[in-house]
Amino acid sequence: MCQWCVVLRICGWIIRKKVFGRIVIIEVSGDTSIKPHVLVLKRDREPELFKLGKELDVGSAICFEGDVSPIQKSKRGVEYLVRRIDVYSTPLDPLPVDTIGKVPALLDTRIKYRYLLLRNPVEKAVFRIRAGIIEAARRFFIERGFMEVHTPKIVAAGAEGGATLFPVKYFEYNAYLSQSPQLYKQMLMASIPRVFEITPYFRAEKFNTTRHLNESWGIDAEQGFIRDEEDVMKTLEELISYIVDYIRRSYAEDLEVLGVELKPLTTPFKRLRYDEVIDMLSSEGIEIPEGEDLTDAAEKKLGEIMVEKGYEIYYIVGFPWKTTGFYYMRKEDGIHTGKFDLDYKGLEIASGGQREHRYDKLVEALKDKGLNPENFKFYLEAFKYGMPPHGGFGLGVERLMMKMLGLQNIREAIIFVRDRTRLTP
RNA sequence: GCCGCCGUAGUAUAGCCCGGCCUAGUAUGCGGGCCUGUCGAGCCCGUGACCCGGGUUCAAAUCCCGGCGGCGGCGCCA
Repeated sequence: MCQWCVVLRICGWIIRKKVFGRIVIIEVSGDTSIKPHVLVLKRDREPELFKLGKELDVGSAICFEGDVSPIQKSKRGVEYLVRRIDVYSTPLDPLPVDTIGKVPALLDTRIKYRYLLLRNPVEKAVFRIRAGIIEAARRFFIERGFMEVHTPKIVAAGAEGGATLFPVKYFEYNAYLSQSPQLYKQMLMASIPRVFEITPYFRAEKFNTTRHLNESWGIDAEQGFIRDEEDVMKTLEELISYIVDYIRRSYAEDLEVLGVELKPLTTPFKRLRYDEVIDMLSSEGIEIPEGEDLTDAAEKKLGEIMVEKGYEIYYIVGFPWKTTGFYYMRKEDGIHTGKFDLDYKGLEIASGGQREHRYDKLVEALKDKGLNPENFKFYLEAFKYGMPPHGGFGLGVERLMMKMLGLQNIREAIIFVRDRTRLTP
């Protein structure tokens, strides 16, 4: 054999096997490469391995040692001359799903067996890109002087309403799973001018739609000493175009196997005023009641109009106070706020804005929203000692993925799904 | 919380509307044979399913009722 070659040891799972009389061809997938490793075992050249390979089942977990073969006939991946195969585990039953993508599986089945389907490099591509998005976001923030923080996921009552929170028992206290790091990252504005967090959101809404999860992930940021929400919007649009660029550059092969043509995004993104949006929708026959938030149908319609005009991604700014959380800063007219949404192809993927940083105004805002300031004492306290003007945003990871990759269901964007009825796997 | 659609081998589906031609078809998988470097290999043989319970009927995969499960729409989603 090729005695000067470097012997490689490669591990993974057999995803396909073909036997032809004197030759066995085995495809192994395991590491992050898109193409499988192709093991060619010949009866006349390596009789022992040939015999072993013939009996190995698809799905087995193996490692092999060998060299890249001088003969490369396979159209699927790199061929190896194999010297040794270690078999660690063979399937007890044939695999319940097809891991090479020949036979389709329904969404429910796909979710149940995702951990197996991911042996297919094509299936893996979506989640490799997900990892790439997170990686890009981290790089972006670090380059810009944001510090990564971790805020509690078990929180006390009163983070607004409570009906949409999951209750948890916390010794003798009532606690909830965090819906958003919102209040905590704001509190940090008292000492760290730029923070970000990559975090799960837990939401107890009983929805069953293609764009909602009960456990989803967000990329959250907050920055202090801003002039107004425009500073935050600038950060967000730069983040998103950075992510898109990064994925286009570093995950081109994954995009290709998914058949996705990801267009670069140019900044700044288009800004639409809320009032302007209401008028646009009205002329399309969709009436939004005075001062109400946009419905999903309205967002979708707006998305169509905007895509037609050449804007895939755009901000909606100046939401009326009536539609927003208590913590958004009110404009001088007393009606509009510094809250914005970011919509990508008709889906809200992020929202944020300038927050109210003045203690008195914040207490007033809580009362205005019918909330008891007593319940927000720990939060309000942080506004007493030199809180700078600040703002931030939360960006939904799965929603961003849906629009970047053209996924039809948000459940395709997360490996293990938590939705209305799914608690396992 | 309200509404709609769906539930057939391991997987994906046909059949259901219009009950009997269903001993439930097809693809893929799995077992075997032929072929022997395939490229979603090919050909042949075998294997395996009507979600559960009740009802209507001479006869139910098919019609009706209930349950369970899935998918989606609305509400809701700071």
